[in-house]
Amino acid sequence: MAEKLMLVDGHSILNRAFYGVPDLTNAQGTHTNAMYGFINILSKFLNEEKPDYLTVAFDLSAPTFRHEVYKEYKGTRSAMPVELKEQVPLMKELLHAMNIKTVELAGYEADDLLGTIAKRYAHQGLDVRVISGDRDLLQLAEENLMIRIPKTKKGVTEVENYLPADVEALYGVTPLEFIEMKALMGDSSDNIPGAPGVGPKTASKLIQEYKSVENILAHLDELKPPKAQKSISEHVEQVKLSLFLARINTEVPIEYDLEDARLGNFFNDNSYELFKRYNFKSMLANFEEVPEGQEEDILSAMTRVQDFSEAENAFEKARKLVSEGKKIGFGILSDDVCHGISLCLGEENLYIEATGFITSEYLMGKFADLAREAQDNTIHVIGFKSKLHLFTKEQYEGLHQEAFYDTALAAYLLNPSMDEYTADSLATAFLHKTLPSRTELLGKNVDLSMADEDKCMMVCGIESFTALHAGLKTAEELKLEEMDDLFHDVEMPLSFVLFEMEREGIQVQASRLKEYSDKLSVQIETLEKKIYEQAGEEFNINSPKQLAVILFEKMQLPGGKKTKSGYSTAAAVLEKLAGEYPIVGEILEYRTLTKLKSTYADGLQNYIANDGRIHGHFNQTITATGRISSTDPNLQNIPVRIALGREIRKVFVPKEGCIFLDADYSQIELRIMAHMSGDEKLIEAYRTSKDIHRITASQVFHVPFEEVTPEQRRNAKAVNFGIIYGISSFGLSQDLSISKKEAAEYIEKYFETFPKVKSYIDGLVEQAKKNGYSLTMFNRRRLIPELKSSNFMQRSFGERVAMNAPIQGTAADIIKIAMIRVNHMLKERGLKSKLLLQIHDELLVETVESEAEQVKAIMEDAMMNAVSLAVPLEIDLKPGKSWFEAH
DNA sequence: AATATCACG
DNA sequence: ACGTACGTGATATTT
Repeated sequence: MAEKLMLVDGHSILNRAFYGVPDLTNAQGTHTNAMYGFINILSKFLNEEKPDYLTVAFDLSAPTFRHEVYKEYKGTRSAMPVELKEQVPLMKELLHAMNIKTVELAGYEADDLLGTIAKRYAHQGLDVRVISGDRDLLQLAEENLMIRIPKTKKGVTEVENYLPADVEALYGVTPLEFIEMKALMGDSSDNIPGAPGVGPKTASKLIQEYKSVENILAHLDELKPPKAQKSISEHVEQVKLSLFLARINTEVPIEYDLEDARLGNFFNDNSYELFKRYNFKSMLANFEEVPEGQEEDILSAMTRVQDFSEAENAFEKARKLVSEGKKIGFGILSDDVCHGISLCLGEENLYIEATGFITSEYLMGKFADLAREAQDNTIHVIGFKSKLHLFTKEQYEGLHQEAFYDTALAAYLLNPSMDEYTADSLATAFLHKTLPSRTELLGKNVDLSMADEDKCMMVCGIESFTALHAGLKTAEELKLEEMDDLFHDVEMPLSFVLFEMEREGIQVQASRLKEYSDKLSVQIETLEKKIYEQAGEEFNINSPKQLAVILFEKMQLPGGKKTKSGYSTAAAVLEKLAGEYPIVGEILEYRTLTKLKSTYADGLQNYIANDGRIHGHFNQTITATGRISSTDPNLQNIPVRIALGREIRKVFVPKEGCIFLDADYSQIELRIMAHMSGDEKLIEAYRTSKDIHRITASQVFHVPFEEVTPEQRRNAKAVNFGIIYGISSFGLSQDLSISKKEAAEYIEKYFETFPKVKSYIDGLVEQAKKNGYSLTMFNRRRLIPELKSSNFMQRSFGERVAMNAPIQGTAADIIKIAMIRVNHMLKERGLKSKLLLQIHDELLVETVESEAEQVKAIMEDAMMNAVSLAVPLEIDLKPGKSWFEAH
């Protein structure tokens, strides 16, 4: 079999990737989307083709000869966006790191280089593949020289393959004649003028008849469509030039040694470094081992402690440091128990292994002792909440919480948009150091008791090292940005509150959940039958693809194409059809029921622990706005809007002797906006009324409060939400099913009524553009790089984010403060009641019945007085014997 | 692993 | 003219 050479048109693929992949940036703010897309496309072709040789060709930024000539005609191509431009040299660097041959030559375009190399080796009998983003290269096609063009159609990549026969099938001309054809019809994307008014059809016909431009010019008198005859006759010189421009130079004097292009090792130390820097995680999976020397460096920087008395010494050394206010880094390797801890004590990084007399319990006990004697902010940790369960209850209660400084939480405040706050990513972001991740060293789902000792030591040591050093860095920055208070008074204390909520869990009645599930099963089965009957066949209703075929093809219902893979069957689409077609209504109902069953009725059962309670996780470093998120399971999206779904809440019950007290803020975000905008009329309105939407309608539409119609209230409500989300007339018109114009009128009316709201949100965008980030009332920041994007969509998104983040984020700040206050007040008064859940603007407390009055007062005080605003912070507080009753 | 859908604030 | 509301997470299906 012939050897295979794969050639890639670098700029063209990079360009495709740039426009096909949404904007991505790494921790340093470098745009990486085009490189990411390029690497993905490249690996796809490599896997498919398995070539022996590979070369990527680039244009040099210096003007090429063909362009020089062209410039006289029409000026240069439109400038490349800076976000793409900056990735070009980085892409080349990355290819070199991957040992991939690149070529470029002053005075020649990538096309010419590709053409020259492709022809040369095709003629020597190699199998050649040329990968490009556009069709300029079709003229090169030969039997053993295939042009492959990846196309992203609505997110799905399809590849068009061109051998000579394919070119002929498409254009009716041979690849070489395709050049002639292009000279006639031109190509605006490639800056080839051609003869105006001559399109592909005419050009193809003419070339089929006359074979070449030369021949056509020799027979100008007899050319058939008079229009073409006229145009070509009048543009002879331009057509000749076009022919010159269209022809790829296949005889470039380039020094190219095929052996240099032989596939080398893509995955080596250099490329590892870059993949890590750019956050190309899927690429890192290709590395079997962390680069050689690095492991040794890490290991040699550490000291292993296995001896009991040495362990005692280590803790004593650490104790001395932290009691004097010196900072240390702490790392821990654990699952249910502690397998080892590391102490980064300045120069020294000790790993104390849980072995022999050094038991898990001993380590945690010693650490708890250490933490008791430590001064504030001396023990740097990473993601500490997830490790607190390793302490006994007594150890935990005895901790001096202020001793800890969680580097992950600090980093989250400095930039809440990172994908993770693990030791290795913090090292990359704050120390510019490339370190292996836990997964790279130990793999997924590893049994720690069986794991390699050195690897364990490295994982743990990297954590203590990064906790300390990245921590010092973040502390400086927090101070500089005036985020100290938010960190020390909110995020740090909150992490302990969240831990306690997780530890407490919430009781769920498994048997009732099961009954609910069975009830749903019966209804689902009935619906299934009805649907199959109307469809005339059985199919998987859960498959949007199959469903679309049934509805829009077999049954011919009207429905527009919407998604990349075809018809959308989303609820918004189906609801419009439900009135007319009973099957659609039943499908919607089926969806509702199966959702309830799989996610909630059945899904939740898997999380009920032996104590009959669900202990979910509250994540503190996920959201870009400062909210917390809930996982395993998500307890922040338990159904409530629809009656049947709300039933689920009946299975969430307080333990024996307790009731639930549930309180939620009333329209907290709008009240925040009233406060922050300082709009007197809005503040006055919110001071006088509890019904925010009605009072808004009354003001905006100039009608007395009592005479506001339901429609007016609904419209006012939609506008209120729109303001919070970063208003746009389009968005509002969608929500209200009105025209964009009407929506714009509502918005205008609103801003006329509350002029300071307008200047406030304009100011938010302006500030964010100036600073590159938005701020909440408590100085929580969100970086908004999208504001600098050259892409309209991205930039508009950035603007909406700039309006929304300060409001949503301030609400998040406030309820966090309230949570800390509730927790603190409950403890201070020696009460047994416990905060269990937070649902963004709602708190649920499991309240000992005898404490109900005190807890109610605490919740009211903690929540309403968490912060003092220009408008009152109202809450709705209700008791209940289940979450259903209390909310 | 990506996509579509839908649950919540 | 561009094409959208802001923030999440879980499930089932498809690749």
